Amino acid sequence: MVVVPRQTRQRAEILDLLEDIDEFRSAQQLHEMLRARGSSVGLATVYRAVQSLSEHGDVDVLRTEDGESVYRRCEQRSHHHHLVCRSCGRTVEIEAGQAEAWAAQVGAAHGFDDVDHTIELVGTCATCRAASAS
Amino acid sequence: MVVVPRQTRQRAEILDLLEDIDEFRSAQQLHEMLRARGSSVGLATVYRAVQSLSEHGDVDVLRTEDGESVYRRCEQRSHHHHLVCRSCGRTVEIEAGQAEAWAAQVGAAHGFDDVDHTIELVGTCATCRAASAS
DNA sequence: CTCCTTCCTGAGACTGGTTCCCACTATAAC
DNA sequence: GTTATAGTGGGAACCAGTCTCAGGAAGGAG
Repeated sequence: MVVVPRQTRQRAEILDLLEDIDEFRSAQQLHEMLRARGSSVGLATVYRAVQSLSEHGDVDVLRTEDGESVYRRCEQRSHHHHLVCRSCGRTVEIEAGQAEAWAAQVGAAHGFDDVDHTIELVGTCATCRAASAS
Repeated sequence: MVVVPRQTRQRAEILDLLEDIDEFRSAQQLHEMLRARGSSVGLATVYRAVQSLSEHGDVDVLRTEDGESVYRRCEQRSHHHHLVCRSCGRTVEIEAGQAEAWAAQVGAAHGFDDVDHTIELVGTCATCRAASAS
């Protein structure tokens, strides 16, 4: 009953590109990178692709501080969180079992059900720290 | 050296309104509510006010799922988090010492410094659960 | 109280990310 | 192949939020 998206050249190219990237990127950045690679894909198509991919859990979405959506193909398909370097964008996928247990417990303590959580960490990675310390 | 914003009718009215509200509201909603109250304040002014208030720590800001900023006057002026009902918007201010300790620890484990965290909880409050169960 | 500087206000123009529209094209089932 | 249908793309539309700038109000100095 799950609708499988049709396989098109455009989707393949977008997935290919995502494979090669390790940082969160916006739809517009992806669009530019595709054009730089010489493949022409419409911006609207990039938006549709990342959206459908994120719905299927194939890519993760984050909202930047200025409200832009950024996407990244993650190793873990299961639920996880991110620790992102604010300077270079390097991203570490993290388990948050402890924090999630805490969230569920706090929710229950206040009589809330079906508690969803948003947990994201932003810091400065060791490499960038060293670079800026010079 | 801290610049105190000038005291104007508009700011006073916006603060008054925020006192009467317990849920997170967008700038546009606040603007409408002000007009409904019969006071005329420009939308741009509402944006400027909530922005300056949030910078001073007088109101809290959250980003909704669709990227809208919503504001709320909070009891606690110190750092805290929120547990929001997805149905009625009722909001509980919560302490997250445990989760914050975890965040700092995870960051350190990966060599990240100055780790900021975003932690927000959304659930269904007891009242709304009861209402929808009927 | 008055003057004067400075900041605030507000209507509308503008921006930038994202979605919609719709004619055209490509996929995949038969 | 043929066909039904979903995907594509370019541009228009949308919308939250910001900027512009002329007029107005706050509040310190005198």
